[in-house]
Amino acid sequence: MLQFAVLGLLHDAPMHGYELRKRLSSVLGAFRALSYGSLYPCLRNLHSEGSIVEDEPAEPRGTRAGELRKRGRIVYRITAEGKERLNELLAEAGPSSWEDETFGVHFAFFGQTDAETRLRILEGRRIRLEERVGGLRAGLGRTRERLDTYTLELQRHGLESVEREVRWLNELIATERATRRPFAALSPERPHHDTTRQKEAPDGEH
Amino acid sequence: MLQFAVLGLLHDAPMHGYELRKRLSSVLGAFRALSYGSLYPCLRNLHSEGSIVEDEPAEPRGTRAGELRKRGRIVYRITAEGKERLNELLAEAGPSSWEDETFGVHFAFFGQTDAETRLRILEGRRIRLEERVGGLRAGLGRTRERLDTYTLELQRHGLESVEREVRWLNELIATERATRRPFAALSPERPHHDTTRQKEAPDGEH
DNA sequence: GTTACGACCTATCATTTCGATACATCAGGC
DNA sequence: GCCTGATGTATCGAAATGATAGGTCGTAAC
Repeated sequence: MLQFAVLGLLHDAPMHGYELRKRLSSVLGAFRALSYGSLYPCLRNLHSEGSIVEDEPAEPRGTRAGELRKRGRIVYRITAEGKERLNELLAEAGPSSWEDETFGVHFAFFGQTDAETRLRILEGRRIRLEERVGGLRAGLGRTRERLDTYTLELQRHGLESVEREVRWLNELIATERATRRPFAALSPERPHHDTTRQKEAPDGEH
Repeated sequence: MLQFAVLGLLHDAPMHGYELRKRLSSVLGAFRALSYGSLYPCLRNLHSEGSIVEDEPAEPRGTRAGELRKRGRIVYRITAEGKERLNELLAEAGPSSWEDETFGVHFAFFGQTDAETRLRILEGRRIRLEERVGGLRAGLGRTRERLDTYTLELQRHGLESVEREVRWLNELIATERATRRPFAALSPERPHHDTTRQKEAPDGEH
């Protein structure tokens, strides 16, 4: 869901549409596109349902006197209702959360969720991908001789990509479990995968 | 383009919609979805523009006498116009050919193109991805400290995926160049592009 | 100074695509 | 006999896309 991403970004700082787009396509990288044709309608919806409001930043540096700007940047800020809505979206870790498009967004805002949800999503995603690996491997075995080189190479590469992502998920899950363990004096430093999680110490609000 | 994929598959053998979908999502694996909502309209378009025709397979085994089937499978076959159209699509290796969605389809049907086109598409794709790598790396360097662990990890993983695909492309390009070399007594027979299109083993089963 | 240019930023719209669903046939299990 | 799941064709509302238009601002060339 796109609302999710917008609320998640707006939770960190007020922003206008153009910047939202830049951040999002930077954060999600190759995962997701996000065109203006979906962003601005989404902002309109969120605004009309009260999850975000416009945010007039005093005198934004350069506005002469009472000079009213005709159509400048429109900075949005998240409201209390918006935070509530965001928490709903963060909490729901249904089967749709581990689909290709959705997972990236969920993951990008893992810092705002609790460890239970994180683990549930990571494991759901892993299962999803392992199913896919199974399907691909079966298909490869079945049709190996009947396909030309390029099709075969495409399938091989696709399979390898998915397997790699499974391995990535496994590392993440291991880390997640390790940092959740209450006992274990095993963590003065682990060579493995850093995990300097300052970020989650205070929480307090979010 | 979806027409491309349909024509490409139909060029190998006549098929009905359901099978087209299965093949395509098997061939393109995780790359592309292809829902019925786009497949059937596409078949209709191709049919009405004369690129494909229905293919009545005699008495398809199980039809009692004159028993007219209400709505069975509809097998399509590519026509001469369709092959022409397919060749146009195969030849055009414009900047759109190395976009994420399109590249997979093009690659899957590399066997039906010439070596020049293959190389042009592969190299275009590589350039495209290298640009992306540059952008991601720049973004990572710029924001390394300001991001939380998960966002960082997401970007890192995304970058690694793209870099891996660039390496894959490099191998393919190298192979392609090596097999294209005109000297080199390594080609008593050309493995290249066959064209014995007998539509081997006339279906038999679906 | 003023003009031009490129960046920043909001916005819309026709076309395409998805996801879900309806409906129908058929094979096999129990 | 009945039920379930695979096979198949087809459509529809709801979304997203890609292209594009248009407005503002800083700045550098002339």
